[in-house]
Amino acid sequence: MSSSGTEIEVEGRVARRRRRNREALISAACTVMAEKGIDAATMLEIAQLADVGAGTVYNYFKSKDELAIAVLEEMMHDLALQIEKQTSSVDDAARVYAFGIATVLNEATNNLNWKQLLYRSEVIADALYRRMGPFAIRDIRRAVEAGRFNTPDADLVWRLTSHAIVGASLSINAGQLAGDVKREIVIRLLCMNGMGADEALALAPAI
Amino acid sequence: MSSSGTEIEVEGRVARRRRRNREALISAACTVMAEKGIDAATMLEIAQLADVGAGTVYNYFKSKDELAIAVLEEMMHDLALQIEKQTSSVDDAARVYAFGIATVLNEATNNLNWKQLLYRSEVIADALYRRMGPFAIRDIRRAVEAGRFNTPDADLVWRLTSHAIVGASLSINAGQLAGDVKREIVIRLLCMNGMGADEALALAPAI
Amino acid sequence: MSSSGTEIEVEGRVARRRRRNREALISAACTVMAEKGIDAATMLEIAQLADVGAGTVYNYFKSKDELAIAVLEEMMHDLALQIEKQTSSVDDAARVYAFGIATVLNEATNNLNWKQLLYRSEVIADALYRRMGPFAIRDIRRAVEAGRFNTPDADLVWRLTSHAIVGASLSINAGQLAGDVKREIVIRLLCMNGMGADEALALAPAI
Amino acid sequence: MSSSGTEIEVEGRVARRRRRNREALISAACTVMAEKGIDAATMLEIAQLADVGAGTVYNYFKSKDELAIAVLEEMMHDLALQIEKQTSSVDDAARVYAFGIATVLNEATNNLNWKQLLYRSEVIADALYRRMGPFAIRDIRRAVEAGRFNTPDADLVWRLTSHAIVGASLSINAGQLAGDVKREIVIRLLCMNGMGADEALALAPAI
DNA sequence: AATGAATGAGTGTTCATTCAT
DNA sequence: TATGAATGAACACTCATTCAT
Repeated sequence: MSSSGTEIEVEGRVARRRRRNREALISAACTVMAEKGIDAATMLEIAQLADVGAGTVYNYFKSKDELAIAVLEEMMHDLALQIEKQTSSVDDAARVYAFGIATVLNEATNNLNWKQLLYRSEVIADALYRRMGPFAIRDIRRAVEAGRFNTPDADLVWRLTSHAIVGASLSINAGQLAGDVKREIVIRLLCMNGMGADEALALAPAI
Repeated sequence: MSSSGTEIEVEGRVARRRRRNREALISAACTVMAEKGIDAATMLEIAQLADVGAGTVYNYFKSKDELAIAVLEEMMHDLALQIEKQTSSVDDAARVYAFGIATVLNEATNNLNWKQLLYRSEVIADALYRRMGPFAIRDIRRAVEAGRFNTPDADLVWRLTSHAIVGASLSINAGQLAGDVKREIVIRLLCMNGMGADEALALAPAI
Repeated sequence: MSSSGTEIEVEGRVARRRRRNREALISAACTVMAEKGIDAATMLEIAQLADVGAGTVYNYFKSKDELAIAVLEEMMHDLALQIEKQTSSVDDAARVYAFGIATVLNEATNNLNWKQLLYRSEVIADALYRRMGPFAIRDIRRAVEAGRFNTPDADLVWRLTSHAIVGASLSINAGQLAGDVKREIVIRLLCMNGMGADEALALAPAI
Repeated sequence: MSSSGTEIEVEGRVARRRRRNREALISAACTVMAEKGIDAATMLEIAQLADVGAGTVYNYFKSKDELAIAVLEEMMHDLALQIEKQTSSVDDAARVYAFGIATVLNEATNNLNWKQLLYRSEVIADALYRRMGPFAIRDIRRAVEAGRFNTPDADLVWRLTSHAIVGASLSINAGQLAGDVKREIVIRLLCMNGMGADEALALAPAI
């Protein structure tokens, strides 16, 4: 009782350590999985790089798969920042948005680590919605303001688009959709947003 | 005498079956490894897709690694054809060549399946020399004829360049070379061929 | 019909080749199995050393096991010759016989290759009877003539003793019989032959 | 404070279990490998006999080979005890030592399990030094005291002799050294220790 | 009869995951 | 909660044996 103050402090420490461990694990997993691929990365190697015991990982992630998905989320964030950088000089938000979608679609169908996780489609789509949403939704809104798109609910658009991207990636990987058609898929997704297909077709690759 | 004809036919059958099996195995391995990555692909799955017994694979390839390298060779050929297609409208052979090198370097440092095999550097370099050589050497010669390059021995140039590409990829993956510097590496390789660095720098990414 | 003469000659050649192959195979198997043990020896290695195809071995021996037993027979013969040599200066045939049995028992319980084949007890006992019989039976007869043994049927004695040796070896290997008791087993076997146990006990190890 | 006692107890339990498992594994491996040979013994069978899971073995031994070497060390110890027993009535320490070396050399060149591990020469020599050293060095010292040998450093002598024994065994197995020459090898080793070759030649086999 | 390619059962080994401490 | 030893399922690879030629 008298120690409650201390306990709070202790909990704070515990919570801090938990966060630190979780971040260290994701960071370690990012490093190892990016270098060797998900399969070749071993949980023990990741644990050691994160400086925790082998069993500790499972206090933070239910399985290797869950950890891989956490890593993928980080990769999504990094991808968003990279897109941000590459489009920093582009004024037209519609273009930025189109470029972003094309980039994500490209990553999802070419990067093995993404591909291997696509079977968890709902989880991936949700991660996409959460981690790239802040950027994508901002661009949609700007494009709407600029009269390039026409939608009352940017959030909903991005939520649907997230799922559509995952679905498209799955189709492409399954070979049901030629890689060459990718570009058109991007366009169709954009069309949902009300921009003319022709214009989109002309813009997207121009970046 | 009459049996000699039969023998030829018999040998033909055996040889034909061996070729068919080998091709079926490479094809199956291509499919599975491209989809799941080298590690996640199992030899049994590949064997079944190729319609041979589990042990038969080892009559054709000493190890999973050797099979993966055979697959990589196929990927090199496919990449050459793809580059061919993407540069079909480009007249300047020097540009085509530069684009090709940039593309290969990109694949070698981004495609996980390539990356995981780079430790077999000499083998990879040799495969690169053999499988992409016909295209690369042709381009070098054309560029020489057009006065863009200056070298008496296109074959030797490509042989050296093959090793240089692998070495550069290794350095990049090891983090000793920033990914951003890749482009400059391409240029340096081209410089071996006598074309001015400035011009190359301007051309390569323009395609 | 008119070719019967030729056929005989042909068969002769064929038979000769068969014998040559069989001997080459046993010889090769002896070499390899003695060096590496039965398990570590591969049928392919043996075939190559005998200069025949991999499948050919099975035209001469039903299985690796059968080949190993043929090898064991050779080892038995060699052992007999070796005993012969080591006892060349011993006059007392009973001593020679006792030494021989002790030597065989020792080999059967210490040499891994023998031990591993003991489970084929009947076959081994028969081989022992056939391959060491000429020597053993001769010694028994000599010992009878010298009044050291008393039996009307040396052949039968050796036949029974062969089985007894195998049985004793099995028991010793199974741990049901201490290795220290081996000597006494030898004696009991000898007792079957009518020689006084005491005398035998005194003689056997003295060589 | 009160937990420190518990901790000690806990560590003790873990450590105890680890020791028990290790010993159980070696014991099980001894049994199975002695009976069937190293190759025919399967890791699963050993694990089951030791009452642990299949994978657990690899927490204690890096490979089947390492386990086999641990077994060989036990066999060395047993051999030392056996030599001890067989020479219990011999007073001359030099004779005991000579007999011991001859016995080891014999085992190393006749016992298949030893032979198959000789390629790990350095490891085997080291094991020989450690496991038979206490006995051998004691005999050397006694022999020195009795004026039979003359060396200031028995430990060093045994260390060198260990390597020499392994080297001799390798040569004998390779056929570079006739088995008949073994005895002389023993003598030469003994000569390193200062005892006259003639005397040694007369003593060693006399036991 | 001889060959050597095909086969698949069996083995050593790895590693994600669990669990006692 | 953190740890690391224990576990067993899964996989690469070997090799005795079969069989088409």
